[in-house]
Formats: sequence, structure tokens, C-alpha cells
Amino acid sequence: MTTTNRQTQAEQTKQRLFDTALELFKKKGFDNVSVDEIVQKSNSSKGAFYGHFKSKYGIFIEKFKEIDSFYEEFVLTIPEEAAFKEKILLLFEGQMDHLENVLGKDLMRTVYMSGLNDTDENFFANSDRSLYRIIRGLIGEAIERGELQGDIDIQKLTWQITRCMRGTLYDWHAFGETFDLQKESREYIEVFMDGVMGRYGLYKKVE
Amino acid sequence: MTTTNRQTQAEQTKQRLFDTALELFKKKGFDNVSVDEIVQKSNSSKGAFYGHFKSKYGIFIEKFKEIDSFYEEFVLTIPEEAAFKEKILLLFEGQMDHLENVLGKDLMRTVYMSGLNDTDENFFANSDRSLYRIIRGLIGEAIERGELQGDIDIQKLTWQITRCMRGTLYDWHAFGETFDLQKESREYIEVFMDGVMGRYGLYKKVE
DNA sequence: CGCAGTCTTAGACTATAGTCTATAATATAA
DNA sequence: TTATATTATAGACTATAGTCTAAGACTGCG
Repeated sequence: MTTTNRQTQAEQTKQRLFDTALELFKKKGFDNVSVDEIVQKSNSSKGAFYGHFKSKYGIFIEKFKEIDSFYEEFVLTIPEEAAFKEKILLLFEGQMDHLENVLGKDLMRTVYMSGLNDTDENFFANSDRSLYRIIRGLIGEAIERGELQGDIDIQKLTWQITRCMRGTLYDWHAFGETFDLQKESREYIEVFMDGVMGRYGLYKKVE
Repeated sequence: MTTTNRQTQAEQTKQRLFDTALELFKKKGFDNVSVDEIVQKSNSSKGAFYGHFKSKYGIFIEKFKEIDSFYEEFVLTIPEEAAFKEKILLLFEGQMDHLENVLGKDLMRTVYMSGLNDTDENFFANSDRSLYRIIRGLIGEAIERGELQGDIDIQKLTWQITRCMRGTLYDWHAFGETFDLQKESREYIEVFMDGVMGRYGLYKKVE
């Protein structure tokens, strides 16, 4: 008998549930997989499942958290010298690509559903998220460089820019197949950023 | 026996279910009311309920549809001579006030939940909605008046402007109590409309 | 009128998310 | 080592949204 302590055992159970669930979700779609099936295919139990995850959504939310490490890495690929607006556009592009092609629509739908539930932990509202830190950083940098006015409310602008993401991603689900995420995202944030630069940008009339 | 025909009878049942459900939702909140309770308090049955409504959400969706008549009326109060941007701002203000104070947050949450469900009928995607017609109308009018360029994509701009609504309303739910709907809505759409006017507006540098 | 067809309704049934309690496995203390 | 406490897990149980079938009620036609 390999001497695994209880904690390790539990961690293994959690991992088994996690992997099995993700695999099933991928194969059959979130709504077509029951917790009973996950539990059974993992040789585990309801008790274990709800011991490790807050809800069925919990699995996806946990997976979704990986997105923050994506942001951390992606931001490094953004050219240092690019203009503020350009950087935001690149960030949107990279994000949408990742969401569509790596995490997938089904997972994102789940995340957005859970954002509407008081009971679930609120992922969006957590202002420590890498995404928020990164955008606050870009804004701060833009101010230092004299691209943006120094007296703007950084936090507010961060929420607004990320709201563009949320609005676009919501529509991605609400408007079905015909919705071209990349295209819609780009066109939308471009207009918004025009508004931002018009309001808070410096050296506008120069050039 | 009053000679009520079958259709009238059914209509009465539906109305009874509808009223009872709304009353219960208001008193206890959507999530704390079961279909069984609605059915029981209405002296009706599951069969009747699901005959008349597609889902439990269905009740709220039906109520929500009244918003279109609100738009139709509200738009009449917008001053004819106001600028395009101003009209949009007023529309947002009126809408948010109505959603917050008449329809209520619980109902709106339900509508937004159902927008994420493939199975439910998709309310947002229906381009016949009064809201969309009204905004298309305002854009068309602005073009005629020479406020906007004549070659813009009216439909696309309509989706984008309403996406500002959806983004703000989503955040209203996701960010909990501290979120000031009116304020957030105004500040956000103002920036966006600046972007719109900067891109598609005419006579910008004149004045 | 009486029969056939159709719509409405009743309510039993199913599917499934999440809770609860008991048990087994492990850790800790004596 | 033995006793006690803790924690993970099993799986029965509950709550509830939604389905399904049949029966009753009406309608219209011959």
C-alpha cells in the first residue's frame, strides 16, 4: 500500500473529478452531462464532488481561472512601444481568440451564467484579477507617457473597458451562430476607444 | 353556467397563473418560488402552466415584453430638436429608470439568464423589437439631418448601441449592490457616443 | 342530437442539482 | 498502542423544473 496521506488522496480525487468532468463537457456539452455521470465515471461520489466544488458550474469556473495566467503571458507579447489604444486592441484580440479557440463557448456561457447568480462566487467583481491589474497598468503607463490626462479615474476606466468585453461576450451567446466574435469585438472596442481618447487623450489636435 | 368558450377559459387560466406568479415573485423572489407553488396557488396544474408558458422564465419574459410598449411611449417624450447623441442619452436614461424602478432587478436577471440559454426563445436577437426599430429610426433621422454620415451601417450601429445597454445591465447584476445603474449607464454610453460621433459624425470641426 | 376531433387541464412521472448523515480512513494525543 | 478527533467519501434523500399520458370539456359537422 503506497503511503499516501489523506490530503494527497483528496487532491487526487479532486483532480480525477475535474479531468473527467472536463472531458465529458467537451464531448457532450455542459448541459448534457449530469453530476451523477461525472461522479460515476470518476469512481467517486456526490459527497466528494460537492466537497471539492461549490456547484456543477464550479468545475468550469475553476478551469476559467486559468485565463488569468493566459493574460499574464499574453501581455508580454504586446509591443512596448505601441500606443495605448493599440495595446488595448491587441489585448482584446488575444483574449477573444483565446476564449473562442482554447476555452470554448460552452465554458464561457457557464461563466456568464454564474455571474448572474448571487449564490456563486463572483468572479467578475474580484478586482484583483490579472485582467484588471493589467489594464490598470496600461492606463497608468499611458498617463505617464502623456497619452492620457493625469487626472482620470483609472479604476472607472478599467471597469468600462472590461465592460466592452463583457458586453461583446454576452452578445456572442445571445446572438447565436452568426456572431463573429473577433470582428464584433474589434469594431466595438475601436469605437469605444475613440471615445476614450477623445475625452481623456492628450495631444489630440497636434499630430 | 356562464357560456364561456374554451378559448376564454384558457385565457383566464393563463392570466390567473401569470398574476399569481408575478405576485409570488415579487413577494419571495424568483428563485424562491416553485412552479408547484404557482400552480397550487392558482388552482391550476403543471399541464396548464407549461401549456401556456415555455418555462418558468417564460412568465418573466412575457412580462418583459411590455417593455417594448414602454419604449414606444417613451420615445414620444424625447424632444424632436435634440441632437442625436442627446436623444440616445435620454433613451438610456429613461430605459434604465424603467428597468430599475418598474420591472425590477430580479426580472431583469431572469431575462439575462434566459438570453444565455439556447433553448429559450431568444428575445435579444429578435430584430423586430421596438427598441431596435426606434434606434434605427433615430440613426436614420440623424443621417437625414446631416448629423451622421450617409454611408454608415445602420444595423451594425444599432447592435453596438444596444450592446452598451446589455453590457451595463449585465454588470448591474454581476457587480452587486454597489453598482449605480443610472450613473454607470450614462457615463458609459457618453464615452461610446463620443466615439460614434468622432467616427461617423459630420460638421464636427465646424460649430 | 351524437359523434369525431381538438384543445385544455390534471397530476403522476422523470431527470437531475444539491443536501445530509453515517461510515471509513487517517491523523493526533495520551 | 489505544482512544479520540478530523476529514473525505458514499450514497440515500430532497427539492424542483420540466415531460408525458390520459381524461374531460368543448366545438363543429353530419
